[in-house]
Amino acid sequence: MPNVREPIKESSKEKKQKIIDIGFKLMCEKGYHNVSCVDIAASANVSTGIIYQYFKDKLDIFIAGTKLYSEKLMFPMLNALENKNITKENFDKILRNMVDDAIKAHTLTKNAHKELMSMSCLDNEVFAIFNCNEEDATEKLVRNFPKVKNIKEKVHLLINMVDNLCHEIVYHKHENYDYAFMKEQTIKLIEYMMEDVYEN
Amino acid sequence: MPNVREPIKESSKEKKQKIIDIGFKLMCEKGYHNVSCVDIAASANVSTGIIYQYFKDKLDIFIAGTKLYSEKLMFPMLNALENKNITKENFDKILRNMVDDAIKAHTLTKNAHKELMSMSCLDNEVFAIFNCNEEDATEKLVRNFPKVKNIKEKVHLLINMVDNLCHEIVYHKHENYDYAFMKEQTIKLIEYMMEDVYEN
Amino acid sequence: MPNVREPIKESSKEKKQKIIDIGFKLMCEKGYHNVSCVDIAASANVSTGIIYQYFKDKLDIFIAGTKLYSEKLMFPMLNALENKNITKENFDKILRNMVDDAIKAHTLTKNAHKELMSMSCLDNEVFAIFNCNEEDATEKLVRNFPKVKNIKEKVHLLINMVDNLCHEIVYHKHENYDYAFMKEQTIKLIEYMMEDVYEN
Amino acid sequence: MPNVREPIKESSKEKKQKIIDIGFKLMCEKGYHNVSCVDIAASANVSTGIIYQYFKDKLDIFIAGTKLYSEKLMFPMLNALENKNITKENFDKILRNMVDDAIKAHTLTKNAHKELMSMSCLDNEVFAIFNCNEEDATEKLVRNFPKVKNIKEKVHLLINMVDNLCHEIVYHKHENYDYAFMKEQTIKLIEYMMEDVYEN
DNA sequence: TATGAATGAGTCTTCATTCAT
DNA sequence: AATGAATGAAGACTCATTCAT
Repeated sequence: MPNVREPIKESSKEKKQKIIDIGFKLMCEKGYHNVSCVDIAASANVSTGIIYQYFKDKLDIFIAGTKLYSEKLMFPMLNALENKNITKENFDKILRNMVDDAIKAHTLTKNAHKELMSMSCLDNEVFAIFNCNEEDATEKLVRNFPKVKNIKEKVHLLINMVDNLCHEIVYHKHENYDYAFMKEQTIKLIEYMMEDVYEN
Repeated sequence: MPNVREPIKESSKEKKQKIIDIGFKLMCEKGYHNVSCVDIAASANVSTGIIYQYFKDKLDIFIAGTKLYSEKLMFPMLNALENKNITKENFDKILRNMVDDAIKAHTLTKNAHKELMSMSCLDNEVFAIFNCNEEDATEKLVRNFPKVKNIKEKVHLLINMVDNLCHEIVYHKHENYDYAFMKEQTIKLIEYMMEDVYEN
Repeated sequence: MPNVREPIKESSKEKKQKIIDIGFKLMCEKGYHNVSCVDIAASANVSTGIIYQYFKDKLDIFIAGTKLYSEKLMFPMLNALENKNITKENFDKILRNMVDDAIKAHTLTKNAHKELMSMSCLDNEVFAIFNCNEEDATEKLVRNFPKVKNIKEKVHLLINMVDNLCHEIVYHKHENYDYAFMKEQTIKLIEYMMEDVYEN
Repeated sequence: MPNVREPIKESSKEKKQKIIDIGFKLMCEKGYHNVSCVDIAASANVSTGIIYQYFKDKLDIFIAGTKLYSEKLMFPMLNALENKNITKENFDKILRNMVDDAIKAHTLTKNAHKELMSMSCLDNEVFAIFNCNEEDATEKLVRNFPKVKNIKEKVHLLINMVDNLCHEIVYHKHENYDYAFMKEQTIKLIEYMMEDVYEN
């Protein structure tokens, strides 16, 4: 990546961070294609020129944001399950905590998630970061259940189910849907799927 | 919507249809932002001007395409389940057909899927059509199980789980994942969830 | 060359021609790098967009101008010598006419020549057009002297010498130089070089 | 020229020299418009800011380089002829040496030549330096033949003819041209032109 | 109804130059 | 005397949309 340099001074680092934060926020709120670099520069109170000293191009800003925020989206799952000594008795509680944390995280970064999904569909690099983070998350969770066959696949399904539930609750706004029931049902399904797992 | 009129002549109707068909196809194949109205007009063998007689703007073409095709593209499970007399005995078979159909549909229209997801994230109207179609799909399935409580939510979860499985198989390309197992596990979970359902 | 179309309507043809004429003139007067496409569009009273319908890019305009005008610069040589029945007696007169015409042409397109030289140094395509036109000119002149060995090289030297004389007279503005003498000397040298030529 | 100062410290003088040397070299190699001041500063291991303490602007660097180097680059025939005691007997040999030297110089500094020509066409100051250098070169040669009328013009023609020959050989790459012949012919013409000269 | 040429605001990006340190 | 981060005007180019015909 030529012609792109890293900020050294503290104030410059803050500037770069500001570009990521505000740029990514704008892109998520208004849509990647509806925000120009001039907009970002203006909102971040920097010159347009400086953007191209710290980022290859506009997409590079989005990718930087993605790296930061997609981890935050994945983090609740990790946080809840990782390094926990999971037993038949505490699994339900741990699982419920994880789901609640995930919902909270999705709520906080509502717009980010929409745009991230959109971009991950359109751009391979964004997609790769997503996948990579997801795999990392899976990998970490898997360590809790070392001896089980297909635990990788099960954890993946788990992540997807929780994610789906979050989307449902945070975005879909179907009227007349009983979201409490959906949450219970999801937990129930996960517990059923993991039944043969936490027993070893 | 001023200045937009409906075609009256048969040949004009065909023209409008061609714009939707070819325009939507192009947008799905190459991405909404990578197809220009001039491209669409050229591909559809019409003048660029005529587009703005039948459509408000570029997005309007995509929305028209979405209305027409998203149901078929995104909810192919409808065909498999609708109007089937589901019993304890045939449910497994019907479910497996549905899953296979869904995977097939996703595979065939991979790019369309991606773009539809992307646009539904970006544009509220597209998103609304999606939601609406999803609700319609749910509604139709629900009719098969009239007396059950929370059947709507369960069907919704079902759709999501199948959809997720399809994405997994069609896009994600995780190496070393046992997709056959994931499919079996998904079916198993659905059957477990629907257990109390097909008994009535 | 995709996305570039040829004008069909008469008024459009005029528009394209205007872009070449005015654009090339501006570039020659102010220097290629000191004229923007917006300048050209404004001066030619067209929109910036139309430029990119008829030309691949900014350089393409210059190249179009080059094709037109480098021929005009070469033309005097051709005009003077081509299809003439050259004899020992009339050679001097023909040569003098040629030189005078060449000087006149260079004077008319003074700025064009400067910029053409500059660009032909910088851009290979422009250089190629130059070379090609020069070769064409040489080829045509050569036909007047079919049987002579190395006539091609001699004609080439001839063209260079006349060209140099023109530059000297039109641009250099050396004070205290006797241009009349230089002209006479050049003619004398050419006649000496061609001595063994027009005799066959 | 406000805000431009001369370096006083030895290390500063070296810095300025380095900017000229490396900047001019880069501009000649890659083209004036394809080298940025940041490039030059980086290559010369100085800060970008310092450039504007010793030079008015970017062009000023090129001009400084031109002043220093163009004489050597463009008029290498000086070395061959200057201070030589030219006689009827040794003229041919001296001339051939000069031509060979000129060809060698052009070959070695091919890109520099192109860029210098281009810039001298674009910028009046560069052009003036060129002219001045050329006149100096002429002047020096002329001293060898003090009593002859129009010797200045003849030397000028001589320089042009050698220069042309060099361009022909170094750049043009006409296929099927007999360059050895062209060289001989050029020498022959020069000797013919100078005939009445070395006799005094 | 239909055409397709034309528009021009808007995009991303570069780089000569400045200025706080 | 020197740094190099920062500026922002300006550039080439695109494309949704309009309009004369």
